Amino acid sequence: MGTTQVDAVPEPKYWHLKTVLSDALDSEFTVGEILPNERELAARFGVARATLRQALEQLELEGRLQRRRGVGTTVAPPRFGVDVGPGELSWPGAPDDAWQTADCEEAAPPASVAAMLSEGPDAPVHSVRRTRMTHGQPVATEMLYVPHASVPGMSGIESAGGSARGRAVLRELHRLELEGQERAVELGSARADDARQLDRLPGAPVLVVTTRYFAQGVTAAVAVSTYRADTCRLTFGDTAPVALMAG
Amino acid sequence: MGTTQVDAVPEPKYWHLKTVLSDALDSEFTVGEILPNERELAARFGVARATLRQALEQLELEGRLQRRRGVGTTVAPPRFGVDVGPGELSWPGAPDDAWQTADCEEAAPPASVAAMLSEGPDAPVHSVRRTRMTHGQPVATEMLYVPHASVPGMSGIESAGGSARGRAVLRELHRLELEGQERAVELGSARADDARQLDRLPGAPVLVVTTRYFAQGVTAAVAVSTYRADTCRLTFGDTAPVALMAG
DNA sequence: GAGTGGTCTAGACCACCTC
DNA sequence: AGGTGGTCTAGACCACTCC
Repeated sequence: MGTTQVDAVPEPKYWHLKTVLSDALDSEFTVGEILPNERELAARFGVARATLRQALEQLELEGRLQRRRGVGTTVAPPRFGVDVGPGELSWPGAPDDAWQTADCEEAAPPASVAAMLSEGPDAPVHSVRRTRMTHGQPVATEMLYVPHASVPGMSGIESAGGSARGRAVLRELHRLELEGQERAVELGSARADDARQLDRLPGAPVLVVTTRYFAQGVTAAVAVSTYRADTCRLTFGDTAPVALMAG
Repeated sequence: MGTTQVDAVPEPKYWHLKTVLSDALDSEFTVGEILPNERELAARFGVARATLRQALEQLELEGRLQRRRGVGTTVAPPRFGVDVGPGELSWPGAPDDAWQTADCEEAAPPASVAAMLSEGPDAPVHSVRRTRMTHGQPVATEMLYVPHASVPGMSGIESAGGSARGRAVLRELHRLELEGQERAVELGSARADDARQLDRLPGAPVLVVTTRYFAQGVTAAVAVSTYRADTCRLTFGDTAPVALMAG
């Protein structure tokens, strides 16, 4: 028979759909433009709505689309670079950093953090919540865990709770000499509270940056930062010579 | 009426299911253990299979589970840290690095890479494909784009194609003095060819690391590395003092 | 209230792996 | 051949936003 054509492995519909949509986004749509609704798109492509959604989900994961319940699906702007910690050492909350201190409470850290702090798993630590804004949008939330041993000056302070207390913890932390830091990035999904602050639904994909700060020979603090994965590209201002950046 | 109870926003079933399963994984399963199949789990929890799958997908995204078609769903080991470029400058392919050179061809780079290379968008460059193994498993694939201008010594070489040629390109590249590098991390989904090499399905979530190498005042090379997001935690051997690491 | 995306169902068939 | 996860369908209802 004339079956010279290799059909190989049949490409899933949603995968093909994704490439078709992706090409259409490049050529026929502009940033911010609103797409037809899911029911119409599904009908237009002759697939079930669930199949279409599978394609849209992937495109959203890649930062090509933005979907908002009750509103619609829009073409996302290119991801913007968010600088995550410079090559040089610096404490969180340094005068020039991009974070706003939001709150502070005493609590036992999650087990994974406690393991890095070399204290008992249930020892309460200062837990400072911060938020990072870029272009007027929240792009990240952070929990900074500071053991009592790192900020002895805080013992006497009677906590003007909230953000003021958080700033006080940071101030005390800055008295230590920072000896080193260590950073890791992994994929996660937004917890309910993070999601609310990031203006996303629970479970939305996020990039979790864990930073460990060393001082006085021990881990003096641990920061867990949660970045929106759909809109952010994390950049590391590594070791690019200044002279080059200008040219 | 006695409606003192705030029911607030009803938690989606799959979300609740996810936390139940997550707790069960912690307490009742061991790494590598195989879970009941999806149809049985769905029946056991009284939900449709699609709903159960939504929960499993999230757990897989978080690196808690591993699913393989035709085999089953197993409890994943904790993510392992993969060191991504040290604080110090170093060319790709340095004697101690973790990559294996697989192949090399001449081709025009993707538009996003071409934009960084300050050559015409259609100028062919050396495209070296490499693979990174850890614990016997492929964890990343990489495409390294090297403009002809960066490796003038290659013009005469008549290409013993394949990996040998790739190694030759790297050797030539090392003759340049590396002046700086710049790195970015973002979320992506595996293209078909990457997926095959990473032993995943197309569309699987990956962490894309883009590294730009500067030499002689220009971008001498660009590497696009694609890491499995489910199994890897990217670590940056930043600036931790050696003395501390020993303790 | 109308329209959007988000959740959920109960089926079906397919591709892949193992025996 | 039998069992697994992956894809797909055609519906339904819900939560949210905007008018």
